[in-house]
Amino acid sequence: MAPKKIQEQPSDLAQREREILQAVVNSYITTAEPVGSRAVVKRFNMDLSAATVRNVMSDLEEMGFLQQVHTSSGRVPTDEGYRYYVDHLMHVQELTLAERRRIEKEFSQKLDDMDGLLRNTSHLLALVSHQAGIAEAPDTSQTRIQRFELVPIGENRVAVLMVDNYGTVRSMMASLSGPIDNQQAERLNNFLNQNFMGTEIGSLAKSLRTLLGEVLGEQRSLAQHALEVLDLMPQHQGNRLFLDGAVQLFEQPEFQRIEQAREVFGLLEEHDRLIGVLRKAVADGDGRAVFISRNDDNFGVEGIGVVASSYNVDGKPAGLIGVLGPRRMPYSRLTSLVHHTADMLGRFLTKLSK
Amino acid sequence: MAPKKIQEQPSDLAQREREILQAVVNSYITTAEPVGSRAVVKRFNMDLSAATVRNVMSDLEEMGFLQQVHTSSGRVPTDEGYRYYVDHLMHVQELTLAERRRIEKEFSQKLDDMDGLLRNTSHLLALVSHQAGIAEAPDTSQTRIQRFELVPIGENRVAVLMVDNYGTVRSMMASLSGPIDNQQAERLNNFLNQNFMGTEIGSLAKSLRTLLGEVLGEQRSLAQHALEVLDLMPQHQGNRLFLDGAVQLFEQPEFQRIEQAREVFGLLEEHDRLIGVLRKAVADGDGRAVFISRNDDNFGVEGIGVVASSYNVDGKPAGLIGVLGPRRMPYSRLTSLVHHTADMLGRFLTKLSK
DNA sequence: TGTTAGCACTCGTTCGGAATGAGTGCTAAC
DNA sequence: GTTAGCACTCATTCCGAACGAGTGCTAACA
Repeated sequence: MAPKKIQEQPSDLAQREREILQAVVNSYITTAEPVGSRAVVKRFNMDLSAATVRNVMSDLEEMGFLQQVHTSSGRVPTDEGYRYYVDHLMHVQELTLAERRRIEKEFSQKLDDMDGLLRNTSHLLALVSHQAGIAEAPDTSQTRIQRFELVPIGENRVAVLMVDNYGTVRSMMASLSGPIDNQQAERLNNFLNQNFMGTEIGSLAKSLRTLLGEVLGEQRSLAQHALEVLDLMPQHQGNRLFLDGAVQLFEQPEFQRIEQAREVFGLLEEHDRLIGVLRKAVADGDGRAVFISRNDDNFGVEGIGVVASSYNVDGKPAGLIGVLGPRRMPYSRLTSLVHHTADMLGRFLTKLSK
Repeated sequence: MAPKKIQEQPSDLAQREREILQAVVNSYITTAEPVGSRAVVKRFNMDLSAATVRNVMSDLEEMGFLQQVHTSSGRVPTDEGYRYYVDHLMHVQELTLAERRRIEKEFSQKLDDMDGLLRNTSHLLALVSHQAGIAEAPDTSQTRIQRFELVPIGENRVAVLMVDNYGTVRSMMASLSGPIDNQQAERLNNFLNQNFMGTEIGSLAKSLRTLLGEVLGEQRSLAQHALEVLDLMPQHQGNRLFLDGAVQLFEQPEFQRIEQAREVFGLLEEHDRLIGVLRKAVADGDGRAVFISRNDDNFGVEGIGVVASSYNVDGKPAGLIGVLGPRRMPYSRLTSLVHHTADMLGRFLTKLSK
């Protein structure tokens, strides 16, 4: 009987409702101000009166897509509203040719340095999005040892060089408990290469410890030495994160309140928490935007939004990149930016890992 | 005749004037608010009336040490006022035992990793000062090559390992124009070690180029190869800076104005400019505080202050550390913090460089 | 001659009320 | 189902009064 009630699922909004929700979100995204009924009909020259729009907006509010900041103000999208917009209403806006060029150029500069690649990625994201750009290094669980090389330096110190499957070179200085000569170093070197080539970088120390339980004799003393060397590894394991363009966030009207700005910068400084946010973003659905609000998993920051994507190396997801800004962001542009960039990054890293 | 006029030099302020200037600065440092005559006599229970203090403050204003933010407000120290305070009035406040302990502990953790040492230093400075802590890596002009090691990886790529006099290990991947076999790599390796051991890391490429002009035959082709390897160096040369505790600056009342905060964070992100500020700080006089104001050398940020110090390695100044915060900072504590920390850092780095 | 009390004056800050205007919800008519 | 009209709400702005912290100046005091 009540024909309106037929469409109960969010995805079944009536055409007019969809149009108006879209109008509100679009308008709010560019102006950062609550949008009223009159503003909608004017801005999008609708063939409706403000009163009608008002009724629809009232319905949308009832459905939880819009929200009034106070009784007689215009409306603002809720989390749900954004969600619906991103999932059903937004038509992905392709990057402009200039932006595409910019990306190509940025990536064409250097090929053989993973850190540089990631740094460029975060820089690029920040530059094009005008928000904070974030790039995470490939997961250590997918990073494998390709080669060790020990170089004795002085009496009881060795420089350790480690190449992974991305061709990334890591190095560190290890102090040994006792002196070591060239011959011993070479044997240790061989030991490491024979036993750990192809091992995940994250589980090196662990698999060495199990090995230690199994071998005897000379092998054992070599393993013991190896442990001294590899116990330094933890420093090189942490999720390495590249961040750029954070200052730009000061431009955003929602970060004019100093407390808000402070919370955001706090989050950006704590890389572990930040990675958590990105993880959630991609876990919530492939490439969809994510909004962090108070009832979410206590990331402790309100009013921010994230567009993130994982990138693939050799066909398998290896790490995350993303853009962080106010909840009100031009998602239609950013999703295509982030995806395109993830694509490029993945391709180059795959090439790098041969 | 006019006995007051005898003391014209800033350092010749009358005792009472000195006391009152000191009182004003101290008070302002803790409250961040303009201080009036009555406040001074009360806070420091002076044996004077407010009126008298008023007269003195008026004199101090005429001399350029104090300043009124508007006609009927209390006074605030000028740059000159701070300068005088730091140079003549401030009695260095030693660190508390707890703070000292904290420092020792922080440094005792790791010895053989320069980056870690510097990271800890910046962390420490931030933690104790509640401002932003900054630590610069030793100057490349004082960093010398101790050892090269080339490891061929695949057809025409080599991993380059470079140890400097601090025992810091740098490594990178170099792609060569042509294939290279083990024997060639070894010769190249010897070539590098023979010719560049002890060379300043900053001038490696340059001295290689001059060498290239002098040698012939096989040496020449080796040098050419070496150039391919070393041209990657620039990435490793930039002034490396470690920064910590920037978020804390949001606490400071002078950074509540969003524009101010933004300027400061902009400065902190641009490491080159930031290093410039530190340089100026130590150039202006050993270990004295420096205030950045509009008429200064266009660092573009107002209202900030810096306490910086260089640290010595092997008796020679090698790099800078410092603390950056609002102009109003507890210098009496911070100078001793910064100096003590510079001392420790220098000592550990010296030990590291053997 | 230096110090102090007293007093008029300045000026930023706070507070309350009036005016404004954007925007809504509701009702009645089309 | 759509629209015009109208009363109502509420944030924002503006204004003036009251307040109070602080000053400069003058005259008296030791």
